Amino acid sequence: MVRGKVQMKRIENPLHRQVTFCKRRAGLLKKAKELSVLCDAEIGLLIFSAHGKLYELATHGTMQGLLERYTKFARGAQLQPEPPINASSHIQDAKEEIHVLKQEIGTLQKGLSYLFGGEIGTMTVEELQVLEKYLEMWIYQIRSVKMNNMLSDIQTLKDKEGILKAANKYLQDKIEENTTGITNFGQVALETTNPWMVEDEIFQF
Amino acid sequence: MVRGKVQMKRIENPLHRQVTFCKRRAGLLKKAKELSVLCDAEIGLLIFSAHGKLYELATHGTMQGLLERYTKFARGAQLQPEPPINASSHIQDAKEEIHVLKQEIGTLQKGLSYLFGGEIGTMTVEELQVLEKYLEMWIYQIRSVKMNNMLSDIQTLKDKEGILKAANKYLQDKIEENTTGITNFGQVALETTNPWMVEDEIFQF
DNA sequence: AACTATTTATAAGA
DNA sequence: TTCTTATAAATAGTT
Repeated sequence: MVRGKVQMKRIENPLHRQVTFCKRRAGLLKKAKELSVLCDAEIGLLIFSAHGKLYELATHGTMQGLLERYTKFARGAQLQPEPPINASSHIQDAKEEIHVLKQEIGTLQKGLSYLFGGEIGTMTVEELQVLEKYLEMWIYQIRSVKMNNMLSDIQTLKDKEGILKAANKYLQDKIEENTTGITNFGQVALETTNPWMVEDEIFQF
Repeated sequence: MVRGKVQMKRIENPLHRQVTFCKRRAGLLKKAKELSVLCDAEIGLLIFSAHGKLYELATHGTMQGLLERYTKFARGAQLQPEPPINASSHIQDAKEEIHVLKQEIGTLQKGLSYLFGGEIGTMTVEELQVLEKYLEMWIYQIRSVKMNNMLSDIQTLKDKEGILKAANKYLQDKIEENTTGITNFGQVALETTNPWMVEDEIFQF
């Protein structure tokens, strides 16, 4: 339970720090998403843990797109980005966009009904074109998530390997100390659970 | 006071939305700083309001430095076609409608992805692989149908062309018969509506 | 902006 | 890691 106000300084106990990091990170990401949804804001959030692991969130498009928007914004910080030349053309653009969006909705609805058993053959070439575009976007998103997951898996495995190698070396040295000139017990298996590892910090695999 | 759980959807009342945005933005920035201090994490936070105003936080250095760290970290990200947006802020109604339509598109997209078994963010690499395969198969089908439709369209147009040319020839001959040696009225245009054509058959163009 | 009734987040314990 | 629970913190609606 919470016992009094939390001091606003680094948590010294590594276990507590790690647990708090997990919980508050989750909370922060949740709050960011909520703000984005409730208030229609575009939000990007980057969190590097003390160990260098990255957690990220980009609410409207990709982080890439958000950063582009940011750099554009930062570049033109001095300039007022509002050139209100022709209001009617803006209205025209908006109407145009509404029209396009309505068409896309129709297409998506057709695509959806197809998935539920409808007929794709009744769609026009133009509708199929739009649907194809959406599918390509989805595939792109999937590939992106997949790539991130794979990179994260790889990093985790590399971390494990490094830690286990270090543990292994330490144990070998210990054995050599204790059995100088007598015998060699060989390498300790990587899978060995080792109390040595948890003295200082938490590694959860 | 808070009366019941808040619905996680865009706040429709613009005044409420604005107030909530201010409050929650402050809360989010505070939480981000706290996480950074308590757990020794480096955090970058970008918030674009619906009107395009930027609020930012970078805990350890500058946002610029953080973004460099991010881009180094995130190798493997590619470009995504950004949907064209941004009408002028003067046209509130149009913007509202666009917003609604976009939400609808989002819902449809979600509906489609649910059909494949849920949120991609929570899926394993293997599951994503399977989903990607399915989408590729679907795209393949769509392209195939699209191609057939296009070929069929082309054939129809060619048929039309052939019929019109024949009609044209027939009419020219007729004219020549009736005006032998006098004059040449030239070719009948392809677009000419011609009662002759519907005597025998229906052509709908 | 200030005030509260509530909800939400979360620290510590299990 | 996950659940529980006591308590702190955030915040929606009002003034």
